[in-house]
Amino acid sequence: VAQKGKSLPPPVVRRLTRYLTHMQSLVEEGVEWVSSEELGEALGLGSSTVRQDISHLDYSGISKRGYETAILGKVLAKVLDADTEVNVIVVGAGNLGRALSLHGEFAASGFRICGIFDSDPKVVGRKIGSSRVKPMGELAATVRSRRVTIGMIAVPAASAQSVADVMVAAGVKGLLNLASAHILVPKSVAVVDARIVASLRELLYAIKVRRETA
Amino acid sequence: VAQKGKSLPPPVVRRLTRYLTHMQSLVEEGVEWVSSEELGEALGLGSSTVRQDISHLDYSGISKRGYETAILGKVLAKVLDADTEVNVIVVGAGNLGRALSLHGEFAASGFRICGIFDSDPKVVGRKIGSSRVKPMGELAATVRSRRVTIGMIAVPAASAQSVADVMVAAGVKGLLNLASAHILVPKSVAVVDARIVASLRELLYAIKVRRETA
DNA sequence: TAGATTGTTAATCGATTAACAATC
DNA sequence: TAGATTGTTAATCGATTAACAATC
Repeated sequence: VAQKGKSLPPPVVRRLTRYLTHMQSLVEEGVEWVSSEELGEALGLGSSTVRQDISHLDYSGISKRGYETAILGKVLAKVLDADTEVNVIVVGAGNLGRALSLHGEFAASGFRICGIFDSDPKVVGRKIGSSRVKPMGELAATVRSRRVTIGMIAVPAASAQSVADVMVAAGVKGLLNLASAHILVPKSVAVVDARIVASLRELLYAIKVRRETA
Repeated sequence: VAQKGKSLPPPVVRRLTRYLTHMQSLVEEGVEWVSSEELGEALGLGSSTVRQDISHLDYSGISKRGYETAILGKVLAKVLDADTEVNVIVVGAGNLGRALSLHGEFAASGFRICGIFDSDPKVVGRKIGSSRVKPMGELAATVRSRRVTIGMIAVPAASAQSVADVMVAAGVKGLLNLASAHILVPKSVAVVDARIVASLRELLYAIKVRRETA
């Protein structure tokens, strides 16, 4: 176990993912040690927050030196399940779905794309990278045979719920929802929203606030 | 002014963006009234949270009936600046950058793409939809002439900071960062992160927790 | 040893939830 | 009128920050 007690608070998990990517680049750069102060500075956080977060892990730094990048990286990878390959599928072969399927960073991060599905017969069969768009009818079989854990929803808002239902029925354990609709799933299935338009609106509000208070 | 006091807390802003999209679909469906209870149910929130959030706005519901979808929608649009067109650019013409540029939802949501830029000469000039990839050297001129407010970063992590610097120097007011690096900008510039791999890791952790507590 | 940096405790801050009087 | 639903206040809960003794 790479983790002391129970489950970590969501904000901590979000920061841990950032520590992990940062450790990976530090290791690559040949940096062996990092202090909570340095780590905080690089990521825009206080050193206190960093130490508090790391204290959740089953790993301790060393007083005068800080944290060992390679070890902390491994511990983080373990907690975040980043040391195992995960099979995912994408539903929706529009621009976004195609981009996700071709996105190199996924493979490099341990997410293996096992299929792209679309309900439009005109799109089914089209080539995307080295694979082809499959019909929705084949989704359940793929999820089972390839042991797919995660489904990514890249369809218009109106079809998001029905696509989610199909994936849940097929046995997917988590959904990454890129559509702008809220989707309902059984408690046993996890959902994380990743809506770009919503993020743009958040950004726009932050800009507005800066404009007004400047 | 469509807002009582000062600036809204970030979690409230995030939920308001969701209320807005929901109002738009309700209006489209012809639904005229919605209660805090119904709205909460549709979005996975408590009715108390919904009322608390809406109380931040310069708009009041009516006791026995709830909120008027069309009006609440307009008020939300005003607060979130969703009633004006915003000019954006994309840097990075890889899969993700191309997908963003072609993504129809942006135009429908008031975000107008004014250019796609890339530093790779082999990619510059390539056709994407109806426009062409431009060289980084033209970025500053475009930002000024087209009054670009937002820049989207869709380049590898290693180049994210330098791309951000170029955009900030050109006068962009906010950055949507899709790269997995943390970027540093002056306080006058807003940044929102939208990292898909980080979201996938969050999702993976949520799945792990469910597995262990089930 | 002296000094830097940790892990942890306690204090502050902010967000969510519950409860209820006001009101249409 | 009676009942449903609001806006708001207060209570709870959780997250962040500050401070500091422990320690390498």
